[in-house]
Amino acid sequence: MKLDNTKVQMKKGVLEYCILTIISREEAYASDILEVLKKARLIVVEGTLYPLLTRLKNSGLLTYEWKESSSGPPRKYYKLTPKGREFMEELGQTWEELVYAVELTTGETIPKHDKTQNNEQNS
Amino acid sequence: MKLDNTKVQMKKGVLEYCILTIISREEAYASDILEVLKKARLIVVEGTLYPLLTRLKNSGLLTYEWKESSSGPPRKYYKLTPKGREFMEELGQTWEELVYAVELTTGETIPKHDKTQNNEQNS
DNA sequence: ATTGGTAGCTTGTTATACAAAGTACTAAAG
DNA sequence: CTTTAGTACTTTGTATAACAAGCTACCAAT
Repeated sequence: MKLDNTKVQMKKGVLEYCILTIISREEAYASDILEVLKKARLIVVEGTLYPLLTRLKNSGLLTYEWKESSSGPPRKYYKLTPKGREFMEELGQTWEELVYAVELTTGETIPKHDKTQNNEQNS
Repeated sequence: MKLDNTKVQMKKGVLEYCILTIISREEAYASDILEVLKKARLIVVEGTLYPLLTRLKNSGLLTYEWKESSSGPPRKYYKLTPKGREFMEELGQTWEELVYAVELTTGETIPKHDKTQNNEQNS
């Protein structure tokens, strides 16, 4: 039971949600998505992302179209289907419920990260 | 790709953290833990909990001792080892980072449910 | 034609939540 | 004493998904 492993486990299921929201804002191809996730410190590797995109596409949540690139091979640009948008919203709710459940269970120990924007932070 | 399944995936890794925090407050046996999780709407079944407790014990994060019950067979009461407490804190940080990462990725859509500091568990 | 970089894909491994069935102990009823 | 019901704990098999590592394919410049 390694900490790294638990971290991996925690990510499961969350990735789908994140990726759907990324694509929902603007059509994107794999490297775009990896970049956004990396900025958010949600490290993901190609071997994880590509199968996930294929699963989402096969479930009818995404479509893609090939687009030329000015420098390199063509890219698959994904976008959400209506069903995908609906599912994304359901996942959002599931995620909220999970966060809430963990807060309840652990005793509301989740202090917001020390980002400066939140104002109603006591404790 | 079913929603139920994704929910299951999201739970992975989080359970360990929740269970450690439950035990950290007060030694507990399986049914105690199930009750707390159920109140928080984190449904878990025995077949999940028992192996998890055993894993945590084998990793040196928990110890247990048998205690008689006034009505039924004896119970294994678990409590945290120092190592377990340390690991719990690490998991707490991992969880925070994950919540933060999802907020960043999805565009800060997570409304806090309860901002006041008192967390009475709705029974 | 060769090289280097980008983009996408595949295979095998591992971990874990779950369903379902099984074991063991206690107390109360027949 | 045996049976029954209830509680506590355990085990087995299945499915899923993230990962590491390697692969193929396309494009442009040498």
